[in-house]
Amino acid sequence: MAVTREPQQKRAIEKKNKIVQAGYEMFAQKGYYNTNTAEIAKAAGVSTGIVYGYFHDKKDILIDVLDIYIAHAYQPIFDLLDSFDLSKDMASLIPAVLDEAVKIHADNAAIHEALHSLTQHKDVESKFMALEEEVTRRMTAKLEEAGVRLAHLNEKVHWAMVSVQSYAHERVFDHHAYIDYDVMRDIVVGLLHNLFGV
Amino acid sequence: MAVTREPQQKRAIEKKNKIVQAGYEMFAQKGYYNTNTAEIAKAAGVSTGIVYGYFHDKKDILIDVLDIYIAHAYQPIFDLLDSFDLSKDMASLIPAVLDEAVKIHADNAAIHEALHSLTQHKDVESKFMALEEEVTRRMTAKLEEAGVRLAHLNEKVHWAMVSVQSYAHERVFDHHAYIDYDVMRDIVVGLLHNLFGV
Amino acid sequence: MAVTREPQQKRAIEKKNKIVQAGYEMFAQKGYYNTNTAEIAKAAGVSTGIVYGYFHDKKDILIDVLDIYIAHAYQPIFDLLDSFDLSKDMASLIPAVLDEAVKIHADNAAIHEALHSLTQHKDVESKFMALEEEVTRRMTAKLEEAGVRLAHLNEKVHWAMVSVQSYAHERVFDHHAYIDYDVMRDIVVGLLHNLFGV
Amino acid sequence: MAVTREPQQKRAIEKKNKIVQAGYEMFAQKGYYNTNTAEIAKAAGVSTGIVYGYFHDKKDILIDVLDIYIAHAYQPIFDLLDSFDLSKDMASLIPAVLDEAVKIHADNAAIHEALHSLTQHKDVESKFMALEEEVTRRMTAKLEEAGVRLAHLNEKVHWAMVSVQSYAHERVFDHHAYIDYDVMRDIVVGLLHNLFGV
DNA sequence: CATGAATGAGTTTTCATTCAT
DNA sequence: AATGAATGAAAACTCATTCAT
Repeated sequence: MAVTREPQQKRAIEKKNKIVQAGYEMFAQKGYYNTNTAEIAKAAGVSTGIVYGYFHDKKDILIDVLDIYIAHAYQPIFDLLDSFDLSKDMASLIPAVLDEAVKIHADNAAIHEALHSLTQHKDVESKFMALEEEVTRRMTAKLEEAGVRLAHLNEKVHWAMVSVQSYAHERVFDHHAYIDYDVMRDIVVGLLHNLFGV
Repeated sequence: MAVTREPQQKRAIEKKNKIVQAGYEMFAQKGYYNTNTAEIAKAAGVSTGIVYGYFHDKKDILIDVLDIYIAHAYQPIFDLLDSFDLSKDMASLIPAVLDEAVKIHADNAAIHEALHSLTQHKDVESKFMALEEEVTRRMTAKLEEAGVRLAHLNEKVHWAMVSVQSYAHERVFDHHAYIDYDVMRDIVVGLLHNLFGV
Repeated sequence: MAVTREPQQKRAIEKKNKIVQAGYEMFAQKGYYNTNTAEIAKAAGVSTGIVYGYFHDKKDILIDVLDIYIAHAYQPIFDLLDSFDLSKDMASLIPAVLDEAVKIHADNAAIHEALHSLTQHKDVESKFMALEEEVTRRMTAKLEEAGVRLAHLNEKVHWAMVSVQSYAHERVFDHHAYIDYDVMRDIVVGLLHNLFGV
Repeated sequence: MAVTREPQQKRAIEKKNKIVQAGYEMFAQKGYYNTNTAEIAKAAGVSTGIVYGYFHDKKDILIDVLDIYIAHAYQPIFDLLDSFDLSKDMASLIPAVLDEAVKIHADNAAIHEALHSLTQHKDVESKFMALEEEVTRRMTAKLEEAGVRLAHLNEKVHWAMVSVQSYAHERVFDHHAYIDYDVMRDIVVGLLHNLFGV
């Protein structure tokens, strides 16, 4: 049975990263099922064999791609939350998060779709679930810290998060001719302000 | 090259329907890429060969499954809209739609995921886009017919639709321990009432 | 998951037989591990794919090859036992069996080696074990039927069987220059006659 | 091409021995074809690369394993023969050899099978052939030295050796419910005593 | 029209052997 | 000498699609 190397050396880590990066790009371009390991290897500039030195199987690459995606996609939101001074300017948090989410979504659109399409795989689904919980938890803590005392804060924050994701998704993917997306942005901001009584 | 017959005979139509139905069930269970044509044929009680008498290729089955899904999932919403007497009771429309959406989603959850995961295929994406436009268009017409005169009605209705979908999805799929989904429902209803000034 | 066809039609049975036969020949020639499924398919004049229509995996071919071998190799011994009239001429049974065993062994030498080398696989081992029991059982029954009443008949018969196998193997495989195999035959016959008091 | 060094240094010899020992154990456990060189290296506590500093290829390890096995398995028999005083007690030699063979077989059962399964390789086959000749030769010499004068002594001794091997194999590997192996031992001893007129 | 056996290119995965360090 | 990462050819197995009956 193949033993997956957990690379200690810098070179090896870099190579593993190259494979994950290549997987990231290929999955984003063509989806998980339309990408084969040979393509990933080629895109990473390595042999097919070594892929199995770093990853147990193809799904294992997916998991690492997912982790990278999560880091890419959610860290900026976490950073924004951490750095935001709610005491001064609570009202501008929501549009800031919204705009940041759109930016992130635009940068990660393809892979986002590719990964979300795999929630039938329990590994993938649970990562996304955990992530949503983390976002809600952090946001709730931030608000409570800022003195916000609202009934059902968890549910409100969670819904705000869902709204932000939905909005970003719509804005990046759908281009309905009859929609003015800047108007939609204002509508969403208005609703969320209403939600938090800002 | 196989010539796809557009079957005139009742028997043939029934057979085609059985295949689509089988595809529907298998895709819902295991996803498009993890279902093979032999399985579909077997589930439909037909030979593998005849599948290609009715469909050009595997993707072609998917398209028909998608159409069925759309009929299943959206017709009830359309019917609700058509039958609703807005002049009498505008406030109850939103919770009615919300609850109907959850019901539909619960019935079609697996296939919904399976199909949404395929929006990388242009065929699939454009069908979903068209559908959203249709919902927004009908809803907007309904509201205007009932005398609603709101700025940016299209955007508001579209966002309402997105919210309904998101809510249904959350309710059916995610089971975060820290969320009371009845509370979330009331929050969403409140926001949408606010949106339409009800 | 692939479903192994259990062929009903004559043509299919013939094809399955061709594959097993090809497996038989290839395993005999080059051993199990040095034969790949593509080679078997080619030798059988079929595609690689259809092999997996008839067999679950490569090991599954081996099992069928084993069954054929057993039929080839043991049926003549069983037939000999069944037809032999012990009441008339008990002494000649042993040399008859010995000579028959050598003939069979010569005909099946390569595959015999190839198969015996796989007794680490439980499937293979248990088939051989069962077969030995069958031989001992039949032989013992035959002797008792002929009025032989010896202490420890089972052990004696079993040992006789082992001796026959060993002798046949030596005769067919080993060609030690210092051994006169006809002399060795007489020695073995003598011992076995002694064993059964003939 | 790798140049196989014949290591002069003690350390190198020890390392080579460790590899062979690891090969011995792995082959015994899982067979030659189911053991890969990385496993052997790991079990030996060396790098995969250095294996090819000591051995030309994987088969080369097998040859050395075979030599070790032979030393383990046959030296005790040779020692027994050398030390046995035939003039005093000829009758007890046979059971002594038999019991020793069983003991050896029990200790080396797995590797014995693993190696015997490779007699398709000419290297392996010829080693086993040579070994059998050596055993027969030594035994015959011993007997002649003790004044035994029997017709066809070579064939008798060879057959005795075969019998001993078969008995040990049966006793160690096969566990037929209907066989009492102590009874079988007595039967074999009886036959061999008969063979040599003891 | 219908069957289901057959095809064969394509996919994942393994592993003996080499090579840069 | 030693390491262990890297190679890439080869193996097992899958499956959309075709075709003989």
